[in-house]
Amino acid sequence: MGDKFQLIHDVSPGTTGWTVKVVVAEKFSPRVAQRSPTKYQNLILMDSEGSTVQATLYGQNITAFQDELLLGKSYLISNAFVKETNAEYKAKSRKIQWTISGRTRIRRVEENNSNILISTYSFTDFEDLPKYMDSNVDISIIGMIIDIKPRRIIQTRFGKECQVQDLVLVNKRFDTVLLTMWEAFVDNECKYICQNLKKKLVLIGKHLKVTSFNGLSISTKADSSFFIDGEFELVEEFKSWGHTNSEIIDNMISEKHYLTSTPSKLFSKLSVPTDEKDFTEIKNIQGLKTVKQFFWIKGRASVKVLNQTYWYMSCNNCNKISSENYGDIYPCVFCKCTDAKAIPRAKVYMQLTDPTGYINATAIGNPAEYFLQSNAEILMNQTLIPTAASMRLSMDEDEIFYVKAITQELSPDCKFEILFIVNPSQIAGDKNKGKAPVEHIGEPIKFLEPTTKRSLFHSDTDDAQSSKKKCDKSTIEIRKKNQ
DNA sequence: CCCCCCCC
Repeated sequence: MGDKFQLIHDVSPGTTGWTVKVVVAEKFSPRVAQRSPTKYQNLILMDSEGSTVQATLYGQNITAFQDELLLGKSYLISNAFVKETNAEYKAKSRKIQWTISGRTRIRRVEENNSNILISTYSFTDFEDLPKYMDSNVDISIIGMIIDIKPRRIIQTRFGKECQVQDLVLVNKRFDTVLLTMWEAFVDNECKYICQNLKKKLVLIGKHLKVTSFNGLSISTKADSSFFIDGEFELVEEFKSWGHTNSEIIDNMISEKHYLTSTPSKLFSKLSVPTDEKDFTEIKNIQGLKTVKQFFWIKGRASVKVLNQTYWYMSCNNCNKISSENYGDIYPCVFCKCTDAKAIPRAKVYMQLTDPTGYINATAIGNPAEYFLQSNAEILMNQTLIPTAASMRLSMDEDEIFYVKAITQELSPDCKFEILFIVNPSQIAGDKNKGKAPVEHIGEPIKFLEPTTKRSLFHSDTDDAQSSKKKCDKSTIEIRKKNQ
């Protein structure tokens, strides 16, 4: 790439007669400036030496150039307006900013520079993901898409409706992780993925975050971006891996009940703090809005109100409450799934205490089942007020809780929800290892039932092989379009 | 200009 052309470093404000060959390394979604109605879109361009520059499009240029500057493609660019970046606006301490407008000369270069691009990514191993849970640390991941769940609509606490869709990714060690795609990513990436399910798709995601939702999952942010590679054209190492392990992958794709019965190791690992100061004392969060949203507590749970309902009927797609009978198929008003199934879900309202105080908290799903040492179906069929013989009502020793504080709009205090319960005996002996990954009781990843009518992938190996050969244009780039 | 957002 690039002999007779300049490099990004060669171009300063005032430089004339330059041409730089670049790859579009990142393409953010267009946004509206906060203090003015101006629309802008940022790109990160990279030259052959891996140097990058921030380029910005404004106003109508955004739509005009949307098919011109494609993620992962190479271009010769000259006559962009070059200026010092306003210190206030500079992204990741880049000093120079190019403005792309109608007078900027852009010529497409038909060469594949995706290797340069990929080499600049720093992918997070799936097993390191727990370290970043709820931290908002920016991560990149690479994995093969083995499943896509039905789209669902969610109602946020702030009265907004959003669409989300979950993907299941597998890495080269066959660990799986859930990736939740939000809003425009559902319309673009997920739609593309659904249309290309017959191909084996490798997904490369940038600017993602790790959340504690659904046990542990990855989620998109506003500026996330994806490369989706069909049939391993982009990532050579996945190609050999994919061919060697073709049968295992096909099996994971088709035999979803295998995955259900053997949840990934990833989901049984959590980074529990080992330093006492990383635990929150209950007195510091009692009866007021807390600053932090997530925290670790070492304490004990007990049921104080015996006469409560320890389960609710839920939608198997979105977990929202349902008025249907167990097992009935119905259209869910919440997620808009037309064939949702009513299934019981455990819940318990409890008190969490430590030596400094107490809070009331709810546990739903797996942590509730773990605490009560029961399961949703048993809880549903239980008619009498429970006794210590029928379920666990209090803990004999301290356990570790990962708690989420949900601030209430009207109330001055928080609602607390227990997301994970970890038994400390599982981290004993790991004290000097820093953040210790341990077994935890959280929400397992849920796969589609094997009986589902949604046969999303072809399980037939022969067919998978033939579609591999037929695939001509397999390296694609897709991006969030204008919102 | 960078954020957020999902079960009772």
